[in-house]
Amino acid sequence: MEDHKQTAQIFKAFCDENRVQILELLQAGEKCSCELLETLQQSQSGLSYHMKVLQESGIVIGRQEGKWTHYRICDEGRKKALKTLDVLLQTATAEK
Amino acid sequence: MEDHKQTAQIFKAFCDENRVQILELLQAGEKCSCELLETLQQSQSGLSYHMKVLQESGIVIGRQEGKWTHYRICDEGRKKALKTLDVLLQTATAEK
DNA sequence: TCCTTAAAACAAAAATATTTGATATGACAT
DNA sequence: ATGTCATATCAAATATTTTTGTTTTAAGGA
Repeated sequence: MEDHKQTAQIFKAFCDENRVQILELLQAGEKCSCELLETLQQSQSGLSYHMKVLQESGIVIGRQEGKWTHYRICDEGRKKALKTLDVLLQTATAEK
Repeated sequence: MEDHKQTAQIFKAFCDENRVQILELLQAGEKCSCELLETLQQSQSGLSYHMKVLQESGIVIGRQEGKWTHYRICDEGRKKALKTLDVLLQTATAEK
């Protein structure tokens, strides 16, 4: 049961349209908050909130550099999410 | 932007622990509501609500048979979700 | 030190999602 | 037709998430 909660937590990252958009922006590579803010119609604190959710889901990592925080998609988290979804949707009759 | 909303909708299926558990139960194959209810601690209408979310995400299909509704993981939805996640988390430097 | 900038933290408001209990619908049996 | 069973729908209550505005923290630079 605790397991289900943890699985759900991973996918919190993807169930909000703002976060989906943020992830798309991060595909190109590391970006800092200010860069993300330029593109998104989000308040500073709103963005900060979504970045926290993304980090708690294990999908994104933040790297501090002086005043800036640079965010990127975390390869471990990415692999874990894909694997978890694959396992969750596995069925007896599933096609590859 | 409409695109992001649609993507988010797919993953609504997985961001709630009850639904994760339901999906696990469906891995074994088709089940009707009453079978699911036996295992889950959910009210009848609560289960019905979650099944609706799962169907709207395209992950589950319901098949009516007399009084019963049988639910199963939909192979198309499964493939689409996996593909969508793979694409969303693709990065320049991502490992396979 | 004082000022500015980037970002996190917080609290309150607003929006959404979930749960619950009651009622409605539709299929079947009597 | 009437009654029962399985499930959907609805409205209200509750809980959780998201947004907004404000304040705090921490890093530089003047």
